[in-house]
Amino acid sequence: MLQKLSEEKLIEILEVGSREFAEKGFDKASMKTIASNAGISVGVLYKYYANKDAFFSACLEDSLKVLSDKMEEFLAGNVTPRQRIELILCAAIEFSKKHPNVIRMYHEITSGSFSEKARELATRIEGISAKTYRDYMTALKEANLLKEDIIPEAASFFFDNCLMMLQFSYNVEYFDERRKLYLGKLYDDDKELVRQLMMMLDGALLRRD
Amino acid sequence: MLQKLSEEKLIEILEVGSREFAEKGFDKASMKTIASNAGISVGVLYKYYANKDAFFSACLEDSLKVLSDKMEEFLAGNVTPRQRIELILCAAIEFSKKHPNVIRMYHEITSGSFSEKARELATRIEGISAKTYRDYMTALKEANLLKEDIIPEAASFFFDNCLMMLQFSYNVEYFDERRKLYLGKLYDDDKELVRQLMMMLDGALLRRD
Amino acid sequence: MLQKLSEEKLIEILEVGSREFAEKGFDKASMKTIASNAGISVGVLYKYYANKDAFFSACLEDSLKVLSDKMEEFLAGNVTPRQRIELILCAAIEFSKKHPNVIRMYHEITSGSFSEKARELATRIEGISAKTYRDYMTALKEANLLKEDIIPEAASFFFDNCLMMLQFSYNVEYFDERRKLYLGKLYDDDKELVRQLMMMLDGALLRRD
Amino acid sequence: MLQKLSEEKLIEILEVGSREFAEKGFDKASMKTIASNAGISVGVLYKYYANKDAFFSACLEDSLKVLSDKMEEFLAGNVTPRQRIELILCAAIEFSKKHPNVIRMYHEITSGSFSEKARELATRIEGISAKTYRDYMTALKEANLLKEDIIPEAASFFFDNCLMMLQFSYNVEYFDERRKLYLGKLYDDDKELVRQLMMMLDGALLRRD
DNA sequence: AATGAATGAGAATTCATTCAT
DNA sequence: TATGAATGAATTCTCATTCAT
Repeated sequence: MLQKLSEEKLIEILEVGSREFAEKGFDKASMKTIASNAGISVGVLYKYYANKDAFFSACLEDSLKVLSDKMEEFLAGNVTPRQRIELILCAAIEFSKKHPNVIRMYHEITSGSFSEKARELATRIEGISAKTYRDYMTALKEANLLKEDIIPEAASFFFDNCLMMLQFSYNVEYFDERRKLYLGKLYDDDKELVRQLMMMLDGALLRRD
Repeated sequence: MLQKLSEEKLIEILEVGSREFAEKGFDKASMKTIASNAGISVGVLYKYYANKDAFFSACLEDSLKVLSDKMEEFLAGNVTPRQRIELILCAAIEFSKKHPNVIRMYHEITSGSFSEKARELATRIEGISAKTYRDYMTALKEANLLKEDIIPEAASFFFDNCLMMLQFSYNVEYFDERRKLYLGKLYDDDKELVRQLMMMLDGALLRRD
Repeated sequence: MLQKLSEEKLIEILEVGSREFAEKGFDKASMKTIASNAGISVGVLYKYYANKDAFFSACLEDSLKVLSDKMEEFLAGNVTPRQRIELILCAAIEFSKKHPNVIRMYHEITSGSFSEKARELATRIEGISAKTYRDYMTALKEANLLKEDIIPEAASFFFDNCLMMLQFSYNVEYFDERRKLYLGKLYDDDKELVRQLMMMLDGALLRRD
Repeated sequence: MLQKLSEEKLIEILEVGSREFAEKGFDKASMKTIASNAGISVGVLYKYYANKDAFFSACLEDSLKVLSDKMEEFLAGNVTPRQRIELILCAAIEFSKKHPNVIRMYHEITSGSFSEKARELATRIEGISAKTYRDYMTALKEANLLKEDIIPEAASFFFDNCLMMLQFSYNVEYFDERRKLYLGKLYDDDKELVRQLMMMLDGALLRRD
């Protein structure tokens, strides 16, 4: 494996790439611009990554790693389910604001037709979070905390959908406009939005006390 | 003016275009391929539509029209809120299966930076459904059927997010794989999925009787 | 020969064509625009003229005819050579202002690579004026009015060059700007310009009294 | 920055471009053909020049530079006005034969509607020669060598017109044929033509001794 | 090993010309 | 016969990828 480029440089390249892909989308992103913004030559880019697809996959992997790292945190610690939902909602919004490009990269792969590599990566990460949520919901079920009749699979699907839309709503331009449209004055009031979502998710998922 | 292309041909062209855009995204879609798949020459495409952007907008408008026509049906008739949620969920799934490209076209505009025209179109439709849902939720609120403390804006945002993810889940390749991943055996059981979602949405939105 | 189109219509078509070619040049002129401006369909245009080249030739012929008709007038009447030069100069300027497109059409063929037909036409007309001028100069020579040592061929070449540049200067955008650049305040004073040119041509061509 | 294309190659590209533009005119000239004739790929052409307009401007600039360089020579040295006219006539013919495309390029911009850049370039050069000639004529005037009553502006306009037509006559296909038509046997006798033009310009411009 | 100039396939778009109605 | 919609070759320009230096 080549190792002339320092670890930091490699990270920078991926960051620059992620930013470009997140901002312009795969097709409109330019390899030349990426190289130039990262302070390297296109030649180097192609030394490390076989082609644009492969480079995109690398950027995606980088982004998804940040996302899945966060995931583990989500379910750590010993708190009540109600508290957990609130924590996750807050964390999702916070993460959105801190790593806009990660969410945008994620959104980017949901459209377009990507390479096998990108598909696999995304599926792998998706698999992790799916399992994490399902395990959590299963645990809730076993603790008799999940609503009667709700099966863990449906609950985790539902919950992740809500989170995902929330994150798109904070990062992807189109969804952000949509958020403004729906929420009106609530658009700027994250606290109240979380409170509202909390109540709804609580009512949706948890057994009435 | 002579209209050589029959009404059906014009519709076919929009359908072929929508399919191409839905499958490959705006950038990867090729005007030449679209023309060839529609059995016409590129010249005709450019006779009817000034450029790729304008053609995309036309395809989008066509798709969104189908979508907004459906929207009105959603809220027609006099049924209980619980029945209404179920009706909408079923209709959303049914629509998804019948008009996959419509949903994909909608998804397509959430990524990328589109022309003013496309943006306007989408915003217009979004505005209609936002208002429709908010009005409905406001009506529920006034009838004291909405959950205590939930405000109509948040409720409609939440509800529409759930519907949108549901529709993406049935049409956009990536979300479809994700659905399989989460739901497992429930993937093929629409009936049960609706029942589960129903229960969750009911718990999320409606006042306990 | 087809004869559905009235004589006037045919003339109108050629005029519209000449205007279009004169304004935009051969390549940028559009057959569709010409047809539409003439109030006919492209089909008719192609019924009467095999292709764009042939239609251009027809327009050119039409223009050149106007030019050569004028030519004959130039040399009619019985006046002194000095008066004749002045008459021609004035006529050239007057003609320029009245038939800008004729001059522009003429200029148009001097550039570009035109069809055999167009070439022939132009050469034929050119031949007529060349002969006319040479004959006139020969007559002057024989009357011992032409400057000593000047041969009629050179004199007519010189004289026609001057006239041509004068006409371009009044019609072709580029040469018009150039005229302004050179002449400054004389740009708007045709009378004085003629007087000046007169003196120079007189000195150039005619024997000192 | 690495300059892969050698200085000679760059010059060759401009020459090939000038030839193509000179022969076919701006519209009919093809960037692909130019690239291929210059032995490079289209990509290179677009690497060095933003678009066809810009490339045309570069070719034009190159040509005009040669032209304006020559201009300075025209008026250098201390000779009598009569000798100067003769020198300039000879130089103009010589230049025409040596740099046919330069004159053709110049002629090309007199037709068509060119980019701002091309227009500026041409106007700049035109301005230089206009000033040069006017200054010279003004000097003649002050030295009481210019014909009585002739103003320098008209004289320089007249003189430059004659030179321009002379140069077109040697280079632009159409004008060349015309020259043959007018001059007949004098077509091949540059020496005699110069002598004839000399006499006429002398008579037109200079005070009788 | 790094560079970035060069390549050239491919995309959007135009428009002279044809031909079904 | 007239129409103008349809055709499709040709043009400009882009950009991922290659490879000589």
